[in-house]
Amino acid sequence: MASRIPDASLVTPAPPGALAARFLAWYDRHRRHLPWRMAPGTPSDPYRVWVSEVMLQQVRVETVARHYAPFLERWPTVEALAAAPLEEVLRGWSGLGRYARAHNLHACARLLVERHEGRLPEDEAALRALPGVGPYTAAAIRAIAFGRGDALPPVDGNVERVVARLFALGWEPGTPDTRRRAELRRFAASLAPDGRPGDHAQAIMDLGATVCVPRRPRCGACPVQDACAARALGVADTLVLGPKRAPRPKRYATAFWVSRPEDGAVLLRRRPMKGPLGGTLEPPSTEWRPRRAWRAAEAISAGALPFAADWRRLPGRVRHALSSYEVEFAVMTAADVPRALDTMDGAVWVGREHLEGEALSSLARKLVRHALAATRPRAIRHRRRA
DNA sequence: CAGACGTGGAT
DNA sequence: TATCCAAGTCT
Repeated sequence: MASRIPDASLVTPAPPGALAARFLAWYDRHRRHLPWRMAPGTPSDPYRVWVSEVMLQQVRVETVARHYAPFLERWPTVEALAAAPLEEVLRGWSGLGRYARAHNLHACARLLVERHEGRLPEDEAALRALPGVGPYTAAAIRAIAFGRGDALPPVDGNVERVVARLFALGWEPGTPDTRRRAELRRFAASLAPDGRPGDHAQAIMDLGATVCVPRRPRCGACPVQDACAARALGVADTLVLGPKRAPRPKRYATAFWVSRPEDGAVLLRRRPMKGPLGGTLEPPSTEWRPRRAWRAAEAISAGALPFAADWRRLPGRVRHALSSYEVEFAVMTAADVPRALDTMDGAVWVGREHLEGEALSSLARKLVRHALAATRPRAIRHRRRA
């Protein structure tokens, strides 16, 4: 059951209490200043912890750090977030990816105001019942925001890696991921400290992010190197840490760049709330499909194109990797834009000066950038001469 | 349980 | 350029 690799039993782990003290001492020395981290001794605001933890789900610290402060400045409280329209919140989430998290965050804020007096609950079950709050986030909020060390500690990918190496854990190929992670949680819980559960959790996560990294770990900088079974066995860099990811199949689509002659405003459309990039704005586009060659007439009949015109293809293509696909876009544009396009479903004109602040995905920003560059007068002249 | 769901930095 | 993969959750 306990899946330590062969020979791991030859290594005697240090007592958990001793390890916890060393994690904390390391954290006190190497603690990074992050926008959502209060100064030591300052009580944390559960709202700020919650927002940071949701933003950090599957996103690296540096990316979140760019978005966190503006988001918190705009919506400093649960009440402020709950009062905002979802479309507004999606603007603040633009570029962060996994847009369902923004939907859940917003729905959760409204639920907190309606049923929890605008406060995050401390209770484990109550937290888990909130949209977008799973086992990790519930445990993180309890430990970091409320200082609760009872129940299970937060276990993210960093903690899993640190624990797998510390105890030299390994599994047969084909072991279900759920079982693997259940065992990792059990080992992680065995490291629980006597106090400072929030700092303890962040210490191990920071250690995993900066020292006990996936490839070529910096074991010499590790505060528990002498207690690490994987290091003692010489397998710290070769231990199999998780299942492989499925390759992303390619998909193809065509986007339509429609610029209003009078003022240069651009036609955008909101994607369906469910599904990829849910609720974000983008230039009207076809579906993504396995083969190329979307023609204008075909796109019109598929409802992706706003109007019939003399469409021409802009040079170049836009490639973008999403969770499940790698999509390659061709971009088409028309010189003659008819008036009165309001009939198009969900379409809006957006002034160019407002594009930056809108709820665009990174993919949509790439399309916009590409179209702007390709339709600059100088660029067109250059292309014709070449 | 397996698959869906973004983005950008590191190697 | 290609591949990996990060403070996970939901269905």
